[in-house]
Amino acid sequence: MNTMTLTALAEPNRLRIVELLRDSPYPVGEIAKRLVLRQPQVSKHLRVLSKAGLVEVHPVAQQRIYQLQPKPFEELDSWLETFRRIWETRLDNLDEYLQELKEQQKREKK
Amino acid sequence: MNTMTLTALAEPNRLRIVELLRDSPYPVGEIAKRLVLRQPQVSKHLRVLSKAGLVEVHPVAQQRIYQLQPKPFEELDSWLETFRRIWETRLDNLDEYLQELKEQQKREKK
DNA sequence: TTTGTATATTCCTTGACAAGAATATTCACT
DNA sequence: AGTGAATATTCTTGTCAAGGAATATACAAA
Repeated sequence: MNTMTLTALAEPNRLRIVELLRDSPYPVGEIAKRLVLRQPQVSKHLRVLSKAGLVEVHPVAQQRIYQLQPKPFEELDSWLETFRRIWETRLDNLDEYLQELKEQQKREKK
Repeated sequence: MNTMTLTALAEPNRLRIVELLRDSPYPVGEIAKRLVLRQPQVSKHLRVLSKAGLVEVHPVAQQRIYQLQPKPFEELDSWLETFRRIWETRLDNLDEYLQELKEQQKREKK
């Protein structure tokens, strides 16, 4: 899994931005207004989100409209997939490990 | 979405720990050994993962066996779900927004 | 009860990063 | 060309978190 995606999403205000953009693309000023953030901070956060590939810019006149990009979300999704299988198949993996432990100890005593 | 989960996963070594525990529960020393990390750092990381609900401890003698917990992953999954719908339904939301922009500008000129 | 093993905690230092304030850049419009 | 609007960048400061080293705690076994 790409830690850059997670780092980008882990910051509260960036998460709010991402959740806002889930509704629609927005220009910087609009994001700042709706989330009650200062414009420079929004620009900085968008830079981080851009580098992580989570958003893309579309310049229209002086405005820069930011839009979510699916790829990182899909990657996160398929990473999660590798965990879903675990809950489904072996819910008893703790007991399994304890068994292994006991057997190891037997071997060591020999 | 809970930012604590994301913060916990965003740290590279913690992510490695989580991915190791995906295979099986392990005691602290075993985690340290397999990931070539120092024991105290592993304990600290596990504390963060515990507070986020990502792992649970099972004491066995002097050992403490750590095991993944499904809840945070499921929550992350259902959060991602809210994004999947977007890519499926409106791939053209940028154009939609541009239309809204134009209409707004018309109104302002009146 | 002492010794060894496994793990947790504390203290310290250092690096990263987020916010604030100020300034720079870009573009449209007159 | 000059002005205003939208956005980006820079600099500074404070905070937080990760690693290293040392130490504390818990338990087992002799």
